[in-house]
Amino acid sequence: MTFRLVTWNINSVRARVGLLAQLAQALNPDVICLQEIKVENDKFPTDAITEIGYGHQAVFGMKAYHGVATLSKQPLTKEVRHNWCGKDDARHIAVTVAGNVELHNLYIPAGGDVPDPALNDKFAHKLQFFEEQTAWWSEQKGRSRRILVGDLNVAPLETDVWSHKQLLKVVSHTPIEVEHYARMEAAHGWVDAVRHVIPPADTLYSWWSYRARDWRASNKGRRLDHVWVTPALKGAVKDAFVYDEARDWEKASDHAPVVVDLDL
DNA sequence: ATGGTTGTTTAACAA
Repeated sequence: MTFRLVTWNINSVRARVGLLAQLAQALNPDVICLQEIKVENDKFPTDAITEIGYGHQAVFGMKAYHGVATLSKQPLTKEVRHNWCGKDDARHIAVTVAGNVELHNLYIPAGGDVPDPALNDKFAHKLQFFEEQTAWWSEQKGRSRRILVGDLNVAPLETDVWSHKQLLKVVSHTPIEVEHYARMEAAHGWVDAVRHVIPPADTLYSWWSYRARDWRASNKGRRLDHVWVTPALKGAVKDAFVYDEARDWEKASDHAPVVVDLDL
């Protein structure tokens, strides 16, 4: 069966339950992975999301910042909340979907403005997060069917940013971040499912700043949101796209949903 | 070179 997976940094789930319903209506995904839900667990809009059709919810939230949630039409099992860098800051939740596929939903630290770990604690945290993930994934054995999605806050390719040259010293596209991202990807043999479908030579973005007057006209985007699969699932990937229409919705998130269809 | 916007929570802070 075709399994449709969406990952979306929603930038506050309470501010955009209506847009979540719009997304469900337009794309009818089997599973939706949200980041930056910005709400603690007991204030999560469980009932409203159940009414939209997603009664199975794995939520890892905190007050005001970060937070991830995985929503499903079918039951989710084996929910695990992971903490990294000695913080309890709600950036990673794992579940099992479609019987035997382990799905990891991540929100990697943005990293602040100054791309120097000696001057900026947030950037140091981002690099440490990648290092801990890399070590952990290199030790994970035994399960061939895995998917990792989320706002990884790195645009790795030159075609993942509006100007490679102008963003070399901008957090999200600096060489040290791209190296950390690549090491984490290699640590578990991950395959970039979106670039498996859309050629790496094509420009592709999933985030456009709120600060542009006209985001589509200026088109100064970055591809920060990703879907990775293990090699065993590479052949199952049938389609992938960025649903940039959602960036035009009223009171939109600054991120667009990323969609991947798999034959599971 | 600078400033531009949004959400959460109430003057910043994070993105």
